[in-house]
Amino acid sequence: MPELPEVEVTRRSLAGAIQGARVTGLRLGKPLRWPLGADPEALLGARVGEVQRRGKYLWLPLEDRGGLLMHLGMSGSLAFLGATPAAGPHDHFDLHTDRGLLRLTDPRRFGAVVWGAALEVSPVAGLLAGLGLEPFDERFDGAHLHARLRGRRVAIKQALLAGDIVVGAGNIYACEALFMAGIDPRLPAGRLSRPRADRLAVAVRAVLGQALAAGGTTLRDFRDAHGVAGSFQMQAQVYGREGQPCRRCGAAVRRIVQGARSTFFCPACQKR
DNA sequence: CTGGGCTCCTGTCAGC
DNA sequence: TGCTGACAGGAGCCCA
Repeated sequence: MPELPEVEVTRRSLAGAIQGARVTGLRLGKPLRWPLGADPEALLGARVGEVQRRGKYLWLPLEDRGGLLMHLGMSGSLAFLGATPAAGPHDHFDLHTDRGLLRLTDPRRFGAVVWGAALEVSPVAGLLAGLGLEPFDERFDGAHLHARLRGRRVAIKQALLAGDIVVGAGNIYACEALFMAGIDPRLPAGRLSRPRADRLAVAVRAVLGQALAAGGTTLRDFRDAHGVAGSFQMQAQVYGREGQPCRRCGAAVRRIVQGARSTFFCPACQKR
């Protein structure tokens, strides 16, 4: 579910509510992607700092006790709750604080909560190593994109998804950005011209910005930390619209498979 | 270094 | 109604 906009919407909705809270308890459900890597007892009493985001990861600093790196995987969401409802079958991590309960719900359990002494130290540093630029970083532009795509033979869609050039665009937004830029998702990445790289960089930013403004995309169950759903799915141009008319030209939107993921595009608007 | 395939896990939905 | 297979917002890891 969660691509950069959803993770950032989660961060924004959570940060103010939890900052300054003290950890009073911790409950682990079924195993997530990786073990926590810390003794829950050792985190009691720690004060929560300002929640940060890097790519699709969230970093919850625990002053003097390192912090927690969280990832929502494919089906995860975080809720900050005033009360303490009984844990459901998919609630696999609870961080109790004196201001409320931070709960990770994640049916597929591809998500993770990993303790680390600091962002710059293993294992957190290792997980963040190799991530591309943040899309809203001023260094991310057509020149950067073009340079990093040089020599790559994978399809441009897969190069965007890989996240080692620019982070944040997952399956929905990679499709949408390529549509906005008028680029065929099958184009070999290294063959993207410089002018088109400029357009793609702009499109990636624009799509992620629009999604952020819409509160993210709620296909099924995404909610921010206070339970609010996103609405970007209402303005998606191609994602999930196989067979329906392109909103720009009317041609039927196509669905293909790239790297075992669905890609949606308009065969008329998007060129090689 | 690059690319491709596999893997983790559960829920939902279409089709028979 | 029940079963089966495809598919779902991610990304680390291994091997060629």
